[in-house]
Amino acid sequence: MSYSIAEAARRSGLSIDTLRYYERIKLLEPPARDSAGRRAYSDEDLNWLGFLTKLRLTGMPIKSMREYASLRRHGVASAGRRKAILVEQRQSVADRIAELQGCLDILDYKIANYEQVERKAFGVAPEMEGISA
Amino acid sequence: MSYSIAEAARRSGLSIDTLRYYERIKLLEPPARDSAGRRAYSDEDLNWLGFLTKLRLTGMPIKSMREYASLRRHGVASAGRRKAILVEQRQSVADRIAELQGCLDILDYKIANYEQVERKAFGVAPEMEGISA
DNA sequence: ATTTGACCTGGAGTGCACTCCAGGTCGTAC
DNA sequence: GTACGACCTGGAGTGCACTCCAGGTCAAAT
Repeated sequence: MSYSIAEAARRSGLSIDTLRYYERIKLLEPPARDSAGRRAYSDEDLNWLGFLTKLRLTGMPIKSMREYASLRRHGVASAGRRKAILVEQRQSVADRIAELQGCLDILDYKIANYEQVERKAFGVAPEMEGISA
Repeated sequence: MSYSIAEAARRSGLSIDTLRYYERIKLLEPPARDSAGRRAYSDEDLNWLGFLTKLRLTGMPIKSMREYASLRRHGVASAGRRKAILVEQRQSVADRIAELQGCLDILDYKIANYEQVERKAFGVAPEMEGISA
């Protein structure tokens, strides 16, 4: 199967402009073209796009995605480096999750404070309170 | 206690330029000044900075932090709205954690693939594999 | 035959969150 | 008394990741 750029955008969740942009900066192999010169994305293209959008969700900068994409073009010899990039990214995602958990605790604490203020009309103004207990 | 801008930067983890920038865009009340006109941050200023940096860690855009900061200046009457902002942000953090968890699973799957490729020198090239099992 | 709509290109513009700079003022150290 | 370092101001510049635009091509629909 092959897909128009509009269809590829719909399926990947990226905008048409972003697809062309990713191609320009070599995140994406230039897809095939139809007889009229329009892009025709393959299933493989869409799989790669799917993975790219996951990497993006992890917060990986485009620079690193480009490195990964470039290694991919260099075949199996680059597998070790590619794996290393993913392992590193895995760590950074795990760290980020821990960081966000910490933020969640602080938000919960602050929200609980506001709830206390709601229950009794007096008390310490929330903006005066420290962050930690 | 009061702190020079360098000390406030050190304690908040923000740069000196960022502190002045935050003041310019009204994330921060202009701190007191010493006799020479230099900024003198109070403990309260630092507490607020601490909370701001936590909000920043959650990915809250500056626009929203400014709204929160502005509400804070409008006193206790704005507590309801402030709480709502925090509750909303709490949700977005929880969503983001879930999203990152999903990414972690995909990374683990991909990494496991690379490990399989390492164990046997042949097999499907990793770049040909789908993302999901 | 022309209108429409999806697509094409190269390049310019946007929003965000800083970050840097030039030129100037203080207070202390020598 | 001057050299130094930390600070000040207004404003310009940066890096990132898009996003938009003008002007053009092409195939199908009216």
